[in-house]
Amino acid sequence: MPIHNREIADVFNRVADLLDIEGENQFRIRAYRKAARIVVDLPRNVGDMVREGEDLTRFSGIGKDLAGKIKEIVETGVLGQLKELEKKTPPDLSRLMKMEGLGPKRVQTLHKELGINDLDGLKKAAEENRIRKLEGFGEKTEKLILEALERMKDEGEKERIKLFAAEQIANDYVDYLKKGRGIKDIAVAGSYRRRMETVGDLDILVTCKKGSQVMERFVEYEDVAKVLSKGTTRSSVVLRTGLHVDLRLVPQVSYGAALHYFTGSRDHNIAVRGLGVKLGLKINEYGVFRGKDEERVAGRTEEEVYRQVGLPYIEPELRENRGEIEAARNNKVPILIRRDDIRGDLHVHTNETDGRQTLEEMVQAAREQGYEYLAITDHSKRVTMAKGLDARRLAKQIDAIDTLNGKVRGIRILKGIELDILEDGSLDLPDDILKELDLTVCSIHYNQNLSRKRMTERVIRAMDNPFFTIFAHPTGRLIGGRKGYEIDLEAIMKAAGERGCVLELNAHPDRLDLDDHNCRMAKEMGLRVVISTDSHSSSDLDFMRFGVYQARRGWLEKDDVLNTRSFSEIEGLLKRK
DNA sequence: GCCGTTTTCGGCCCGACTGTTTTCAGTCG
Repeated sequence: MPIHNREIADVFNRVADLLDIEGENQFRIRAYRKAARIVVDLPRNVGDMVREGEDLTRFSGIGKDLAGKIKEIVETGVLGQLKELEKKTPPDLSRLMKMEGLGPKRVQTLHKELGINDLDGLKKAAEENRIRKLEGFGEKTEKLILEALERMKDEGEKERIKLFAAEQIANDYVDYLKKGRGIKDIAVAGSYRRRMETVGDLDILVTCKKGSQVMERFVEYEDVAKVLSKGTTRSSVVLRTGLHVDLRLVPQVSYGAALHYFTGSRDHNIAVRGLGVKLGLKINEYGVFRGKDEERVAGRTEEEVYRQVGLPYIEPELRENRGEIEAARNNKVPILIRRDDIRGDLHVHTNETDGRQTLEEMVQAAREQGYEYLAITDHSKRVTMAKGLDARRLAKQIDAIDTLNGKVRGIRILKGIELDILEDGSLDLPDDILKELDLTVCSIHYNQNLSRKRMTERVIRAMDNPFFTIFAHPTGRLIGGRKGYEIDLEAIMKAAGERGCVLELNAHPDRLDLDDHNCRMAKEMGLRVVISTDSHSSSDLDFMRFGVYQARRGWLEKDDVLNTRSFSEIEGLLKRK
């Protein structure tokens, strides 16, 4: 059973939590948390890397000790150090730390003074009013804990929401704030601006004229369920949906520094500040300052901030401290793909199967997107739920597309199909109909719980078929839903490269599959990807932007993405030798 | 625990808000 990177990261995070509660050195704790993030961010499976004898200390932040611990987890499935820690400190205390208002110090006090070991113990102590008597605690804190426990029961753990949902909430809030008086600049920063597939909270940054009532207006918004804090430069609220929103107010000379600061990521900021420290600069959300008298040298724009530490501008999607700073230093920051670069969509459905619009309507919608081409890829027969096409109905659709191509101007309609990859790796329509098509989009719908080995063989076998063009939504994951099947993507990408097949980045906001790490792995392996919407209605064509965001997070440039090419180029590229 | 064009030891990002406090610790981002 292979160990996932996420599991190794979980072990490190648990170690960090317990060390934190024990009052260990903060920097040692930070090292564990940093290592956890590095492991999660690696495009490859760490277990495979360990088995191949790769030196993990080449990643900055992983030293000899942590590399050894990773090896131990990979080889034994556990970490002895964590077992030891759990003997001294009840492991459930780390759950207490996740609660609002409780950090390591308070959890330690609750444990030492009141013998609290878990959430039940905490609840009991709070209800019996024993917590308010502790030094550093009070009535309000006790009440806060009970409220937090109550919320936990209702909602479970705080969930991140999909970018698509966050976008709507953010747009409405920003529009509302803009209608207030005196706002100059306004931007939503944080993971939202870095276009992460999910967003934990919203950070809104504003500059405004004197006497603006922006803070009042912010907390008076109709969707606010609770005001967590309200100050002159910062306020926090919880919306009725449970989403946290922060508003920060900074002077205009600080706008760029603040935007940089609040966009993060935290690791990226720490790295940039580290560069600043070496140059004798102090960087905070108000600007960049030099020397003892703290002379302001930058702050109005993000470009200024980067320039002060000797770097070119770095796009928000890259700011994860995954090598972008080193790349920037060497003038090798990728020129990221943009939405305008996309010239066609290669995966859409019509009402012949489970789409909502007709062929003609989808073509018209694609023209309105400004596309040069559109591939119609309805489901194949195995997907009975979607009224999948058999050879006869597909032949009819091919004729319809040929006819339509003769009539419409300014766009080429490609003939395709979304083929089901059967459990034995065969495709569910015969070659003599597939040869009539411009491309096939192949994907897995059934038997998703095969072993990693069998699933990988299934797909590679399917790719052996010369009519296999694109492997769609390659992991099958649904964000916030299904985890995705077990599959060795590295082997799949290698096989795809050898056979001239392409992988899809599915732009649907529930999928975004390939994810950012996968995209980067594809790029490093020299494999091109297509970004497609898998549209089931004409309005879904707008999902393309989410695919582009994810591609940008995966460092993809225009040339890495096939459907940035013109129709004549793509025609040749799709055909396998 | 990690790291090194000042360094193999001594640093490691920085500020706002709250609650419990008479000057600050803890938490958060």
